[in-house]
Amino acid sequence: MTKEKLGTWRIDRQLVEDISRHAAFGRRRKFKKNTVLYEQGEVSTRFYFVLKGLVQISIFRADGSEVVLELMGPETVCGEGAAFDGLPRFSSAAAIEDTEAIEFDTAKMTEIFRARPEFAALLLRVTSLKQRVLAVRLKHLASREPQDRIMELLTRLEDMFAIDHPKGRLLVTHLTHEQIATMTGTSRVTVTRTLQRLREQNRIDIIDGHILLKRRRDGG
Amino acid sequence: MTKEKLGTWRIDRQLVEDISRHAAFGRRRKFKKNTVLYEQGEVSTRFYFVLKGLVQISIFRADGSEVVLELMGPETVCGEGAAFDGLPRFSSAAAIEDTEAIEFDTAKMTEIFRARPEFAALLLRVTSLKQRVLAVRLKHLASREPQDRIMELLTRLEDMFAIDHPKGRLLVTHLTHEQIATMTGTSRVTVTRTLQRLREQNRIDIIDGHILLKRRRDGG
DNA sequence: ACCGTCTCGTATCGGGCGATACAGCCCGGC
DNA sequence: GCCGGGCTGTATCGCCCGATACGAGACGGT
Repeated sequence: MTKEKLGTWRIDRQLVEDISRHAAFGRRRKFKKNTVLYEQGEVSTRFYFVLKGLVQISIFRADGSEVVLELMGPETVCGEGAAFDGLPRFSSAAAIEDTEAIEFDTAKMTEIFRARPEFAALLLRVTSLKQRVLAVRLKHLASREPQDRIMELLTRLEDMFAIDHPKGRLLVTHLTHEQIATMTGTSRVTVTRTLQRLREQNRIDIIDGHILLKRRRDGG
Repeated sequence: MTKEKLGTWRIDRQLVEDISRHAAFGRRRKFKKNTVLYEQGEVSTRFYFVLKGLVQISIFRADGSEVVLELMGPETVCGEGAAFDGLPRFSSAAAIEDTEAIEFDTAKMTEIFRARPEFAALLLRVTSLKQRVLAVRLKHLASREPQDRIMELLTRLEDMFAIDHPKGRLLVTHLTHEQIATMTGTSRVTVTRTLQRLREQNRIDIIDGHILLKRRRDGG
């Protein structure tokens, strides 16, 4: 099984092609591992279309603790939220692998939209998809049950990164219990406990360190 | 003190004017109290700019429980998330007061954007603001502490709806403990307990049923 | 005045999560 | 082989939240 690191986000192929077609409106940039694309609190009109590498999006809470929102792999857009509303960044983005991205600037967007109105519609689709994922995450984080919180992450990863397997769907992405904990707002120990419980309930299985979501009998 | 019901969302005056200026691209509609604007799961390309009344946005979980996302009062936009990405609605919207709104349809948006590119930039600002609020809520819901969850709601309401008061900022919006509970993913009893605790900590006060956020000494 | 409804305050109890600690395991380095 | 670090599996304990129940107070209808 590959040790390649993967993100927690993917958009459909058509959308990727459509965005790539407008790459000329931005400029290509490289970010070395452990450098910052943007930082929570700063004001900026730039956003990014990741081509290679891996970018961790996180929010730091007042007490300094970190909530990891996403790991953005190739062919994903990030930073557009704060770039368009003009307010300080609500999240930070750091390259956790050597990364290449196209950097867009919203400053001249109205002009671009006049020439290429379909680019505006495209960006609206991207922000709407993000809004959707945030809303769905919120739905599950509203629950205090660790099982809800963790299963939401797993099913989302299933939608984006799972491959078929005789017994269900195998998550290609590998996350440590620690990472799952910071993404679901629980403790590392609880993640371990909850995954154990899910195994006992026969809902998941662990194969070579990867999580297998078992086929449910109730359709789907 | 007025008993008028208010929402949990507001956008700045300039943005409201800019949207109003494009009202001709939509059509005016009325919704009686307790009717539905749209429902979770349906596919639709319509979104709304509320003029009068109050619309409750909620997500229903698999077990039937309801998470209230927002109460959208006049001069707010709702439904644009699912209207632009074309996927089934992730939330439901119901008028909880007699409501008037302008209904837009995304189907012909690319054409409109060609003629009025600034309208596209406007909508991107609106969706980005929503993304921001969702992300901030997520940051706080990631915590399991009821106090974090509830204070996030209160400070957000402060930003949008508070009036100055000698001792701090008074929230004009009145929410029952039950409503706060469904918006923060806690129980009604815990909301009561937590608000009590916040009073003991001298961070809030209750004046005629309205919450007063006391001025903090640590600046700000 | 009487009642029903809604809301808020508060009590009891059980359960499960977080904090903490420690052991076993894998793997890479030398 | 030996060591060390990162990850996972468990154990113990304290605490606090959710479920549940009940009472007090406000308000409106008749």
